[in-house]
Amino acid sequence: MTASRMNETQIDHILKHNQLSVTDSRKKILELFLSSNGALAHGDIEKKTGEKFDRVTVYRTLQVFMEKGIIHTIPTADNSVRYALCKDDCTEGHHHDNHVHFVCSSCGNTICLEDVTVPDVKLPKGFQPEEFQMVVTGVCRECQ
Amino acid sequence: MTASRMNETQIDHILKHNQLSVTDSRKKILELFLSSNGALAHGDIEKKTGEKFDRVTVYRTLQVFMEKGIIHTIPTADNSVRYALCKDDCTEGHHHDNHVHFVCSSCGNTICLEDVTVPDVKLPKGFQPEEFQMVVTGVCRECQ
DNA sequence: TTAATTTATGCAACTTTGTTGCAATTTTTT
DNA sequence: AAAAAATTGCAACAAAGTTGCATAAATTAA
Repeated sequence: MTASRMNETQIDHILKHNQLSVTDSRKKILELFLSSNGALAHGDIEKKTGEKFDRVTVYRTLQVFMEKGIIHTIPTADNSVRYALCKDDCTEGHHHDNHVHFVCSSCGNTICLEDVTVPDVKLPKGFQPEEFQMVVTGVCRECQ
Repeated sequence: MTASRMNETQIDHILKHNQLSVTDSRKKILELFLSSNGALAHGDIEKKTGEKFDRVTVYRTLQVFMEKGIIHTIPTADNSVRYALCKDDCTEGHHHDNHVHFVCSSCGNTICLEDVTVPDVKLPKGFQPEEFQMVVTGVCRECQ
C-alpha cells in the first residue's frame, strides 16, 4: 500500500465517518488540508486545486466541513478567513481549539503550533467564556 | 462646559494631534468609537452614522485612523474586521495591543477587556514573535 | 448490476464588501 | 479673504460570497 493510497483511504474514511458523500472536490480539498501543516484561506484552496472546481463548490465544501467539525476558522487581524483541520475529537460544529496559531508576517502562512496550548486567563465577573483563541504574529521558522 | 462640548474639544484635539483635518465625518466616526466601549465593524459605523457619509469616506477614514494609530483591528474567528480605539501611547501605525478581546456570541459585540492582559507563551525555536493577540468568545455581561 | 433516489456540482445571476480615479467641495494656510 | 492643500462624494470597477435551479454524480434499494 503506497503512501498516497493510504492517504486516500484515510480521506475516504473521514468523509464517510462524517456522513458525507465522497466526491472529487471534497477528497481533493481534504487532501490539501492534510498535506499542509498550516491553515488555508479560501483563495489558497482555489489556487492549489488549479481551478478544477467551481468557486461555489469550494465555498460549499468549506461550509460543510465547518458544520461537520472537520475544519475550523482561525482569527486573524486582517480580513482574511483561514481554515485549519480540527484535531482529535472535534466532531461537533462547535470547536474548542486549544493551541496557539502563528501568522507569519513575511510569507503570510498560518501555522498551528500544536504543542503550544492557549493559557487560561481570568475574566471579569459576568463574562461566560466558551472559547479561547490566541494568535501570534511574527516571523516563522522558514522566513528567518 | 457641557459633556458634549468637552467631548468635541477632545475629539478635535485627537484629530489635530494626529495632523488630520477636522471634518464632519472624522469627528462623527471618532465620537462613535469614544462613546462605544467595544469594537466596531465597518458596517456598524455605516449604520450608526445614519448613512450620512459615503461608504468610501468611511473606508478612508478608518484607513487613516489606522495609519495614525488611532484605531487598530481586532482578530475575529469569523470574516468581519473590527476596529477599536487605541489606548495611550499608540502613535505609530504598528500597534502592540496587550489586552484580551471578548466577542459575545449572543449580541455580537466585541469588548476590550482593558484589565485583562494577554499572557505570554513560549514558542518553539525559530519563531520570532512580534505581537500576541487573544480573543475569548462567550456570553458577555449584558447577555447573561 | 442496474434502476431509483438522494446528494453534490456547476452555471448564471445577484448581493455585499472593498478599491481607485477624478472633479467638486471643504478645510487649512498665508 | 484668497490661495493652497486636503477631503469628500460620485461613478465605475474589482473582489468576495450567496442563492436558485437544472444537470451530473454518488449512494441506496431492488
